Amino acid sequence: MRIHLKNIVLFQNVDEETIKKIEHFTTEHKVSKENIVFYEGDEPKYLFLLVKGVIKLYKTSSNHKEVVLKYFHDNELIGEVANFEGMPYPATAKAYSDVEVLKIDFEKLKEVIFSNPNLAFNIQTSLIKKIKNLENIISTNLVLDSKERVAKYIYNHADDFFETKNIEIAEILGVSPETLSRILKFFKDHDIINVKKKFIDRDALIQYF
Amino acid sequence: MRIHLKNIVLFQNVDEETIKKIEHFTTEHKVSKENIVFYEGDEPKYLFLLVKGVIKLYKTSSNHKEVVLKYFHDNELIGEVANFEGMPYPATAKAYSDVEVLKIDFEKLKEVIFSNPNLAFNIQTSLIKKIKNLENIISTNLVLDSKERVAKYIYNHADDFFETKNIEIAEILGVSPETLSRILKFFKDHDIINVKKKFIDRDALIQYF
DNA sequence: CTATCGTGTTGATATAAATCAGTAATTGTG
DNA sequence: CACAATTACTGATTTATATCAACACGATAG
Repeated sequence: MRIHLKNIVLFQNVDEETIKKIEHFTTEHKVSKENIVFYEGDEPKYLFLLVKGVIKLYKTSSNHKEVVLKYFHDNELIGEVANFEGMPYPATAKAYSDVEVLKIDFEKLKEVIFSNPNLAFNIQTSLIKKIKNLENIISTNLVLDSKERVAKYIYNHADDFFETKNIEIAEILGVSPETLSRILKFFKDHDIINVKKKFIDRDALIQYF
Repeated sequence: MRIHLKNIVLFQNVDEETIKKIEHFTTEHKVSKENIVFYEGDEPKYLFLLVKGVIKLYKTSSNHKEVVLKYFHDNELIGEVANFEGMPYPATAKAYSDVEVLKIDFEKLKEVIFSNPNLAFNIQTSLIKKIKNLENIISTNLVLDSKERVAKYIYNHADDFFETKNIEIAEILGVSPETLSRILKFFKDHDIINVKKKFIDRDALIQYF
């Protein structure tokens, strides 16, 4: 294997021997952009660990509307609920960029987890992080309206906001590109952002959410 | 203490000695209906375990609109993210009925967790359950429209649907009572539900979500 | 027994955001 | 460079749902 598990956050502080064991039932995969990692409804067998790239997790509703649940980034664990609960994946995962993932045989990993407190601790930390993330999605999407969500997004992504395409931001925020464009016009008109000067008035933005 | 921890799901398979230790920093509280368990923004110090009753967790948005994030029921753990992450509670918890809770000193519990694999496992299970729940909220609220949400609710609560007040259902589903009333009218008109006969055509309902 | 309160219903109106449609600007490519 | 493709902008329309308002019904209290 090209990737060493010991360099991965999830396996920090886990002893060499345990890591070697895990490496035996872990495989490395590259998935190129736009390809599917797993489908909604698939039976889980592997836990996925995203090493590099971005994976988009989404559901397709009855009326064929795609709703993005989450974008995964480096070092995130994907599919642990389905695996722990033995239920089919509740959503589809697609490579949003060229991606490197580790596929870990879940049944085998499970045995190792309970004999290794450090690994159990790391998994726990990862779960907590995920809960925090989900709670954040819920409060962002249910409590804030579009303008507030945009304000919050710009505030939190001031560093790469001007480098991200509006259609991507719109998708992440779950608003239409037209609506985003109108909201951005509002912030431009109020001198809160300035695209030419790459200026963001964060103090002013914070008022909007 | 009136309640014995060993009878609580979270402490199943945990040895007597550990339980005794935990009981030393656990206190029992009754909170009557409509009283606050903790406020959004409070610094967490205790982990709450809901023994009996229903707790409503909600956020108040800038425009004073109350958004219900979740109703907690028996045996659910409340506030573990805030505690693990050392961040203020992100929402307010209010007793939705008369309630019995255990307050567990988190810092002390933390020490015990890592020396006790069974407890760590139980906590992990509880976290997974919570993730599943949150993912369900997200897919229900972001993917489904009002009629679909109502259909899903009736389908999943066929046993107590006719005994629950519409204003409560409306709050749980995050729709206005008027909208719920109109949707129910639709299902009545289509002979999918019949209030008098307490009849629910679950097969027909499933088509709507 | 009537008055009041909580709940549910129904119609009219308001509102946020999506969708549709056309055009402009920017980026990529032969 | 010139043309195509993608992305962004803007106005008009539609849609889902909330809000407002009025009223009906049943249960409980005085």
